[in-house]
Amino acid sequence: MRFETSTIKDIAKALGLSTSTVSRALRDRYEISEETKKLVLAYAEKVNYRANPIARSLKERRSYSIGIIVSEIANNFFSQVINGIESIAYDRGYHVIITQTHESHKQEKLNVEHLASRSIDGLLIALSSETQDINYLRDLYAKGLPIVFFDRVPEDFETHKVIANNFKGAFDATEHLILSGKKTIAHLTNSENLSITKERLKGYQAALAKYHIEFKPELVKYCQHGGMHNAELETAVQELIPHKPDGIFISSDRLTTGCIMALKKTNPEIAHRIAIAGFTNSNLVELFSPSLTSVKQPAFEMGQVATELLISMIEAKRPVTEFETKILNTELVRMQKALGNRFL
Amino acid sequence: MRFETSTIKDIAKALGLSTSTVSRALRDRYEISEETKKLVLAYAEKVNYRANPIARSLKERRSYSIGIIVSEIANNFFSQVINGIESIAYDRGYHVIITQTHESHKQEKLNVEHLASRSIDGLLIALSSETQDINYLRDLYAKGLPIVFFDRVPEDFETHKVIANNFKGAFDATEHLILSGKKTIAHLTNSENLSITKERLKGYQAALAKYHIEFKPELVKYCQHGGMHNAELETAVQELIPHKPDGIFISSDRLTTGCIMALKKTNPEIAHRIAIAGFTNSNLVELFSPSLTSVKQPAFEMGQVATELLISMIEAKRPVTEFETKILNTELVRMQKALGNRFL
DNA sequence: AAAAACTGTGCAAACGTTCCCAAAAACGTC
DNA sequence: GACGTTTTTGGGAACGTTTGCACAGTTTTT
Repeated sequence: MRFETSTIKDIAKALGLSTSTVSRALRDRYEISEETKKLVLAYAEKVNYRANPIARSLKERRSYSIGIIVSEIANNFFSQVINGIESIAYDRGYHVIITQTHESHKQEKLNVEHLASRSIDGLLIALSSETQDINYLRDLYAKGLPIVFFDRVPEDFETHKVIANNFKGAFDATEHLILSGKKTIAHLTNSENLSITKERLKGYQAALAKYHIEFKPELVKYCQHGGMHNAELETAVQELIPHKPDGIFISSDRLTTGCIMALKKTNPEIAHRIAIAGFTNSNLVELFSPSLTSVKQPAFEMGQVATELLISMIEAKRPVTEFETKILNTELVRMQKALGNRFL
Repeated sequence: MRFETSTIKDIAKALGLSTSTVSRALRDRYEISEETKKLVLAYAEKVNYRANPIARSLKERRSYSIGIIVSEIANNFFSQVINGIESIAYDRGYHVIITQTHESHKQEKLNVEHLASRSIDGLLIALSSETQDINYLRDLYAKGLPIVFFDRVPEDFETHKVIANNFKGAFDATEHLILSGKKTIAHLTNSENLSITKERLKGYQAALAKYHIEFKPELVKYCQHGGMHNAELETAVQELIPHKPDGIFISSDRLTTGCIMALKKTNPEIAHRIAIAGFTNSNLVELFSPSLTSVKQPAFEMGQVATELLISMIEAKRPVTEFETKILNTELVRMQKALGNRFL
């Protein structure tokens, strides 16, 4: 049970033309007489002709589709990035295939392979927190698959990248905690593999340094799986508590919400006495209790920029050799001492 | 700059066989000698052969792709449904193309057309809150495109549907409010067009009736755009306040969070005195203040069931004429009188 | 007035598969 | 060893496009 549409052949037959002429009229290519073009266009309109993208793809050896790899779409940061990607992609005639790693390296690799076998024209990827080995990406890239990284980018991979100003975002958040009088500021963060982890750690350290606060490694907890497992988060929080932090700077969306959740669950008595500043693009922060200061990334814009770069690579006539790393500014949204959090 | 892979032809040439033989060996079809099959398979493995899905699609006149239409992916309910869809689809060899309506009928139509022109094999759709006219879907369906509705389904459309037990979910939530002593229970809900709106209204009414509470139409507020615009929500809340509700039953994810947000913004003094029970699949409810009672839908399962039904339609030998409407149970998660909400 | 250049069109091949049909090979039977 | 039957293989068309090339018709150049 398949549904049929009219093809170029049908139009050609109906109009007594050849398929080539019809094709040319439709694509507005080459020199073709105004007259025939109008004729064809009118008839195509009438029968509601839609070019078969599959045939076109086969012929042109490209699919007009872009693969996307994120940790999970149920994460405001990533869903906003995706919205940005789509806003550009659809305009330029591409559709997108979204896949999720759930922070698993294995899944990431599987997804990339799936996408590659679907003959995508290009790939937009934010690495999973588990990922260390990206040789499989290098192989594909070497074979000619355009790749643009965003958010979580590898260090030694020559291609376009789009990231937030993680250093500054982390610095601002930490400084904010310091300026609100916090003395013992912990740092809960993602897997050490990730670029964002490193950059945000540096921003945290720089803020401490600026105010002459000693950096204590025991105040930094890493979550290898990016907080995908509750146990992971709860352990991290448990290990932090004995050091009596009065502030925590958290480095990702998932971790931020997860950490508050864990705090409330395991240490409800102090949950409201620890100030929290964290990276998150959740649009529900205003509802959270305890409330928090958040670092928002320009997610939508990040998606747009990454997509533009990717499409420029896909459509480049000659291999691209000049690459850029775009750095977008974050925004610090200070905690609101709202009614719901009087006792803070 | 395109990247090349080996094709069936290459294999045939290298092995001195015909393409038909290679194809048969690869697809394990027909009768083919064990020997040649092994030979081909081994060689294919060696050169890492991947069948070109585009060529296959062209030949078989199907794309092995499923279109999905939801309001927005940045909504836990829908992102969970999508996860459910993917879990089945990928296993069965389909990939999915996700599109968002942002509750706009125009966008919905645009998306459907886009997907249809991408020659999807089937469509999974939850209608936008604005949608009233679904004739364009009927046309496609009549032409042979399999469609399965989930969550927001039309009344008069003969096909498979998967929904939650909206009546019971609404009844339970409302009853919960009543049993916690609330007397004036308002109902904030979605556009009147939607099936879920009607069913949940009925559940709300039934619960009131059971406890002999008079149903007052002025306590019901509809949001035509499903709460996509803040103004819409704030107006609705403003109109509700004069009736002094001590409880509100809210009928969707977006509205639930939006309503709390609006309450906190415009009427902070009473925000914590109004008990809230609402449909939401947010995994962050535990963080919300004021806290609330939530009705959770089996979103993941809904995605799975819908996909199974859709694939069964796609792969059916003869046109399907027997349709089912699967109804899945919701779960009531009672408000936790947690630390963060002492003053409730 | 013939040669050259340009226009608009059609023919046919190609993209990588699948699959019908027929041919070839292998086997069994008398 | 001739014949029929079964198994295995190859040829080639088809899916719906795009596009290089050729060719006819028209216009320009010399």
